[in-house]
Formats: sequence, C-alpha cells, structure tokens
Amino acid sequence: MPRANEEIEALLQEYADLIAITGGDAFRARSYEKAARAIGGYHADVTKLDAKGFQEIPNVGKSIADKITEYLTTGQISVVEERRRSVPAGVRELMTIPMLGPKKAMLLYDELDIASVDQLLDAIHHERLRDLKGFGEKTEENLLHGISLMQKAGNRILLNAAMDSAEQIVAELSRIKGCEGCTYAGSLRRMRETIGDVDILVAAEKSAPFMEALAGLPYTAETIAHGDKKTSIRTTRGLQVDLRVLPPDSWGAGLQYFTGSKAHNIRTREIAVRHKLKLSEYGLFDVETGKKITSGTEEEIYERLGLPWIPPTLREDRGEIAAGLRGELPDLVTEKDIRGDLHTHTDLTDGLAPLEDMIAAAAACGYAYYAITDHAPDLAMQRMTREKMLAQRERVRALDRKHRGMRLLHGTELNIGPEGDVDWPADFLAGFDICVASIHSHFNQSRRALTRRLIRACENPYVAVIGHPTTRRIGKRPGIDADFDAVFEACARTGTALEINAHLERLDLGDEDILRAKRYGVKFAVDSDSHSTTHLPYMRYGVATAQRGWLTKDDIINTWTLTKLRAFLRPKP
DNA sequence: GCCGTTTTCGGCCCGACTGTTTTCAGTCG
Repeated sequence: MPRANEEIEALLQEYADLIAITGGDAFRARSYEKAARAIGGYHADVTKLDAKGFQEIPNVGKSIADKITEYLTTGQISVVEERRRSVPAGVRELMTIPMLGPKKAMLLYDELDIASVDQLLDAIHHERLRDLKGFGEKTEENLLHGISLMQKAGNRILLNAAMDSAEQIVAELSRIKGCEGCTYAGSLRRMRETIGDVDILVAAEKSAPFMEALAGLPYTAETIAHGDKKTSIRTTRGLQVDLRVLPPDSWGAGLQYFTGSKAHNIRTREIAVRHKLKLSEYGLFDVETGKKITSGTEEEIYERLGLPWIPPTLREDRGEIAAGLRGELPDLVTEKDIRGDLHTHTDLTDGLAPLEDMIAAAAACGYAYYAITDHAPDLAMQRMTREKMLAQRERVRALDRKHRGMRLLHGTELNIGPEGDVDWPADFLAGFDICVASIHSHFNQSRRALTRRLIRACENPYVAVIGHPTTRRIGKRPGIDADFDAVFEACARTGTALEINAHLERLDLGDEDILRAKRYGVKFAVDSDSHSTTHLPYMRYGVATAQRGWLTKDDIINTWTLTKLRAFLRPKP
C-alpha cells in the first residue's frame, strides 16, 4: 500500500539495522541507511525506473540497484531475509527505545536472551541488568522512561501512514458496483496526530461485496471480524481497518457518528435530548413518535440541532458546540489558502534534492512564493559556511520568477544555542530574506534556561519564525520543558511567528499549544520542513493541525500576500 | 557499500552528551 519506494526504504533500513546489530561494518550499515533515505525521498516511483535509473538515485550503486531489482521481481531481498533469520525481530524492536542502539540491543540478546520489550521490562524489574557491562542504575531508569513513552503512543501510527492506507482502500471500494459513497471517518477524518485504527464507511444497499473486497485485498493479513454490518481486518503492517456499510439514507448520521470524537458526540446527543430528539448512527429521531427526522447528510443533522456544520478537525469538544450555537465558529484556514512554504531544505545540507528540483516541485504545488532555508554552521554536521550560503543565494536569485512566476526567498534555519544565541552575527543575518530559528540539542536544560533561551531567540531582530518550537518527536521524545506561556507572550510582543511544522513525527506546535498561543495574539507559519520533493505535500497535515488549533488564514503568515509577508519579515525594531 | 578538485583506494557529517568508566563506548541529532 505505501509506494514501492517506501517499502524498499523500510527494507534497506532494516538491513542497515541488522548489519549494525550483528556488528558488521558501520560504514556499510550507513551506506544502506543513506540509500534507504534517498530512495524513500526520491521523486520518481522506482517501479517506473530501469536498472540504470536506480543508480541515478544518490547513494545507490550497483549492489543496491541489484537489490531493488530483486525486490521488484520477487517481492523480497534475499540477504535481508537471511539476516532476519539470525536476529529475532524483537531485538530490532528494542532499538526503537530511545537510548538503546544496536550494540546494547545485541548485548541484551546475547547475554540475557532478551528479544522483546516485555522481556526487557521483566529483566529490569528483576534487576538482571545490573551485572551487564555498560548498564547501571541510571540506564535502567532511562530505559523505563523510554519504554513508557513508547507505550503511551501505544500502537498508534503516524497520521500519513494511516491516511495512505485509508485513501487506497477508499479508492478500491469506491470502484465496486453499488457504492453510493465511501470515505474514511474516525480520528483520521479529524486528523488527529496519531491514529489507532482506520474507520471506513460505505453507503450501499448490499454490504457483502464490500466486505469480501476488503478481506481480499493483497495487503490484508488477517480478518479479525466478519459480519453483515462490520468487517475488521489487519493489514500486513499491523494496522486495523474497520469497514462499516450503511444504507445510503443513513449516510449522514453514520458519518457523523463514526467521525466522533466521542466527547463531541456526547455533546450533540445532549442537544438532541433537549430538543426531544434522539441521535444515533441511524439518524435523528423524534423521541415521542420514534419517527426518523433526518439522516441523509451531516449538514441536515447539525442544522436540525440548531448548529452549523462543524468541520471534523474541530470535533473534539473544545468549545466548538458552544461556538457553533453562537454562530462564532472560526473560518478555518484551508490548504488552498497557503501561498508558500517557508521552511525547506536542499542537498546543500541534509536535504535529498537539489535546489532546482525543490523549486520546480514547489512551483508545481501552485505556490506564489517559496523559501529555501538550509541549516546554518552551528549544526556542525551540516558543514555550512558563509561562502556556501552566499553561493546558494546567487543561484536562488537567478531562479527567482523562473518557475511559474514563483518568487523565491533565500533564508536559513538557524540553530538556537544553549544560551539562546544563533549561528551568525547581525550583519550576516541581515542578508537573508527569512530566518527560521530552532532548537536541535541540549533538550534537558532547566525549565528556566530553556524558557530564557527561546525568548532570547524571539528577541533577535532577524529571527522571524521559531521552528518546531517544542522539538518533540511523536512517540520518541517529549517536547522540551519550557514555560511556553512566557514564550508565547514573547512571540506576540516581538512579532515572531511560531511554526506549525508539518513533519509527521513533529506536528509541532501541536493543536493544544496552538490554541494556547493564539490567545496571546501570536502569528503562525505552517511549514513542511521538506528534506525532499516528496515531503512538500505534507503541508496538508500542517494545515489540518492548524485547523485543529482553530486558526484562520489571518493567523498564518504564509497565507498572506508577499508584500504583507515581507513587511512581517523585516528586522524587528 | 558508495564515492571521487582524494579518482579504483581510503575515506565516509562532526561534535557533544551520558553514564559508565577511570579513559571511553554508545547514542543522538
């Protein structure tokens, strides 16, 4: 279901992990990692390339090209299968725990036969790690913390992974004769940042053809439940998909019910009760007569309850019902309001695509303007220099207006150091059209230090946007512990925008922080933080997150005209 | 395993932090 590029990326990444676990050449492991990333982010579909085309992908040579060919013809890569046999899958799973890399994972397996997270937990609780070389009390504590973080994320998967599966299934089921409507509902329709399982709804008179089709899809690994009204399957990737087939005339009620959230539905049902009505997945009914009033569309149901239609991204019982009753729902930003992307990378630093490719892909998104913001030198691994940056600027200037008239902004993503200072002095920063500044390290400073650090960055006259403000990685790392109310206040005071980073592991700021920040009058920038042309479309998830934070286009600087945006980007007094 | 202003070998993003050690290995961004 994901495109072949992603399948191969996952396989090669797995191979790299297996090499690292079994103590193979670290540089060889790294080669596979680099190739995996390059293939995953490559603009062209590998199934459309020939063997020669594979080697045009950066970091892919003869050996890896052969492995791609093998995968496309046989569906697997034999050396990966071989290595899998010598290392239990659970050992690799251990590596997903923060602080646990290949060496420690293998040591745990070799010495203590630990090959799953549960076994590790058990061993920690029985103090069996104490005698292991390199493991101490603090390590145990960190492991427990890491495991609890993972378990809090549970089996939920990232938004785009669920969306890819759902859209594919919807496309398949929509083709079946008798389908009068088909869409996804649940937390996916509400665009929550992680998804537990996917709910698909179909409107049709007969359910059987749809149930059978779902059970028979190539990526269906097992059927969990199979009935008249509902079928549940698990995909080969472990994602649960529930399909419900509704009679066409109860489409609206079903969609409203299965979209949720539960808390939102409780509110709507309470309103129904007050109107002497009953709302269920089958429709809106008169309590006394039992007669159905309406069920065809969501709009009709909300209307009969005295409400305007409420966008799914707002249905979290965060005041949307009350706002709807007052007629004060926000006019939410949409993807077509976005005029440009203000945080993107190229292969000059850690991006995968050359400048020209990124710009062409951005122009194809229909943007009026686009900012290139490669990393600055304080992220030492990026090896940035003033000279490289100035040379890039010349190329950017030369490409200005050359793609569908799209205007280019030359910017940078600065690193906010431990004391809140950034890479370059004022005179050099003044040469950029836009400076995004973000935290990339020293996450464990005190709350006071972190707060001061972010506020100092806001106070820098050249910093226009704070990138991924909390620096969380969903399911991997919590956000930093800063006093964000103080930061939001500083952003509003200094005219610094906060980013809504659309990277699926970040979605940072998240919806709840956005709601809080908005109350301070802060402006936002919804950015993809693309490191490849294939990342540009993730903008949609940033916009959805902005919607979940109740933002309108006035709140978001990259919906503004270039003139208005440039005024905002001018150095602060 | 990939790559080339270093060109068929010999490097490979670099530095810092952490917890363990008592001088460093492992992990991370």
